[in-house]
Amino acid sequence: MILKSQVEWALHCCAILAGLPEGRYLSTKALAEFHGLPKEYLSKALQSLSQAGLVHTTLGPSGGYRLAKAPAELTFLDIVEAVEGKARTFVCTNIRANNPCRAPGYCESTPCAVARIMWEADEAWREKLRNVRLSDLIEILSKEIPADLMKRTFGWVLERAG
Amino acid sequence: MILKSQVEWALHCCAILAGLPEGRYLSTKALAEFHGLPKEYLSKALQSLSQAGLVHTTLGPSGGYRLAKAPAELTFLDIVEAVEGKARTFVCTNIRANNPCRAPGYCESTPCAVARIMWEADEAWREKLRNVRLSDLIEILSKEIPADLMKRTFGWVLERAG
DNA sequence: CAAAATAGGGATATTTGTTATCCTTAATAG
DNA sequence: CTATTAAGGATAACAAATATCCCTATTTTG
Repeated sequence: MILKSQVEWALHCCAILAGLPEGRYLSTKALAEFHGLPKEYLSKALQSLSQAGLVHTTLGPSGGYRLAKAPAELTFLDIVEAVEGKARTFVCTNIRANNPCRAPGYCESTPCAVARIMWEADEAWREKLRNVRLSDLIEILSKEIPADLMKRTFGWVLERAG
Repeated sequence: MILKSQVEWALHCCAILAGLPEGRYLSTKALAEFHGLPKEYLSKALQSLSQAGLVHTTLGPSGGYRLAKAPAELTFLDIVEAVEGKARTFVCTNIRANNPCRAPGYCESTPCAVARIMWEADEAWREKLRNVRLSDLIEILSKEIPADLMKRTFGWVLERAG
């Protein structure tokens, strides 16, 4: 059970977009080049972010992506779910219904207890991601990344931002 | 990102094995028939439980599986990890290293901040599963399942237990 | 001792999901 | 008008999950 690589890509792209000045856009091409990713396929991840309303886009030269909300209003869960989907990791196929001893018309009222427990763990995972904002990541990165690398990166992005 | 169906199967099989009297064994054939599952493939899940030391096996007619520990000593995490593996859901491919602005020999000391956050969510999921014991599930089921169905099921299993 | 049933495990399909590429269309800036 | 962009459909390559088959060693039972 492994998350799509697009989840990693989307998170890093959002971190870059968070550093973009108001009103500027960054293209798929620039984001792909920066991260060393296949442009066409990265585009699918960015489309997912767009469909989820997390980023705003414009067409044409100087077009691309910018965040649709402030980094403090964007959670990790928003980004992860936009790309990976909102489905639970545990799928209950209700195999208890195959019990040969159950009465013919027996119909279970509550979801399977096994599923309920597994879904609680899923929810704990989501809750953790819901409580991390993109702004939290930016704050961590600004402390960890050397100032000169930060500055050069910022310059690299601005050169390509439309 | 969906867990293997074998995880569901293993959890339900352990619940059945938990009701087995001391020293008795239940075969793959019986477990597969009870749950309506493909015998050969279910066998792979049970082999995983065996390799993880969660169940004990014997060969020959009247052979099969029993729990290797008391239900109170078996957690959901034990069972899930035995079948699904212990790998994290988020795989960090360190795409930050592709940043064209970074110094040639620049080597990051700490794991990527994005990965650290995602791994914390993974750990929250594990922690939740670690805190649910198989005995907790049995307790819930004993309350939810009608007494007559429980009795018939118990009889069905005992008829086939070696 | 012989026969039947079992777990274990290797080999191999089959199916599904992920990853990736290509191409067309509509919009937009210069 | 031209170049560039996002969006999205079609399709291919690849990997993982699901499933089946078959052989072996072991053990109970008759």
